[in-house]
Amino acid sequence: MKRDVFQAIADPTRREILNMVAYKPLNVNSVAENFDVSRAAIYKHMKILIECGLINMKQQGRERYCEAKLEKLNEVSEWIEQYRQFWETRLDALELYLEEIQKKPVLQTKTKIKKHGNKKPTRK
Amino acid sequence: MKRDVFQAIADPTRREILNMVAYKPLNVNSVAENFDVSRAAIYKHMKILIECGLINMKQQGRERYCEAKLEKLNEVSEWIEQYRQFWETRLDALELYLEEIQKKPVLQTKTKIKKHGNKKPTRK
DNA sequence: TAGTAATGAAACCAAAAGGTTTCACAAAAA
DNA sequence: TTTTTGTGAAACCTTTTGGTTTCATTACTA
Repeated sequence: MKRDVFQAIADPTRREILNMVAYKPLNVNSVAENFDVSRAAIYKHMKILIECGLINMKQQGRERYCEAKLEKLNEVSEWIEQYRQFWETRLDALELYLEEIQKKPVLQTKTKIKKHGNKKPTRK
Repeated sequence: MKRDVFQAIADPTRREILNMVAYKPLNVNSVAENFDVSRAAIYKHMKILIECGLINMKQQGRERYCEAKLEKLNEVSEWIEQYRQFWETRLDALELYLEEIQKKPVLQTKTKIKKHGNKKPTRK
């Protein structure tokens, strides 16, 4: 089954594992020791992280060291960034609007803050 | 139950819903029309998005319009950004580190990563 | 060589997730 | 008023998820 990064980082345990191996490669047992659940459970999480490319493993004797491949997070990062202008321009618009009604007297008709100015490619 | 943003965006349908209402607020039925699954299923997704603060709803007559609150994505964005330096500057260092710990016991305080010849670990 | 440690995988289980159909109800339309 | 529309929620179902215990295998160690 094809894993995807969004789903992989949805689980708090997996984010914690990622955080651990981000700083230093660790073998499976060392990772598992830091959690309350069984080694097998942690191993399954690690396998999911491997399947979606967020970590990889290197055999060393009988141990397997895991290192983070954090650049995979770019997929998520880019997905979010496509919306950054949305919420930032929208906030700006709101700020402008607030400034505006502060300058003017009370009697004001409802001005619509119609943002979405930056026409992005439409879906589908 | 407290939803979290990571889990909310893990589902492709929910990401798609988010994308739709990012451009224009839509009522529940309008959103649901764009999917193959039932309105009830879509409504459940929307409820999850509401619970974690990614959209909100405004009643208007018998309809409910949803608008995206994309700034919530900052939580995810910030989580990722804390690792950006890791993958942008530390890629080679990790390789070297692995070679290093091959020669030493695991439980070592942070040793400096020194360069040495490019000998590959022998694997099976 | 015998014993132990590290790992991968299987069998199994409970709960969560994602879906469906159905029903109730208020608002809008006829 | 009667009918239709938009919505929320309940009951129910199947698959996925996250967990367990157990077992086999292989590499170290005594």
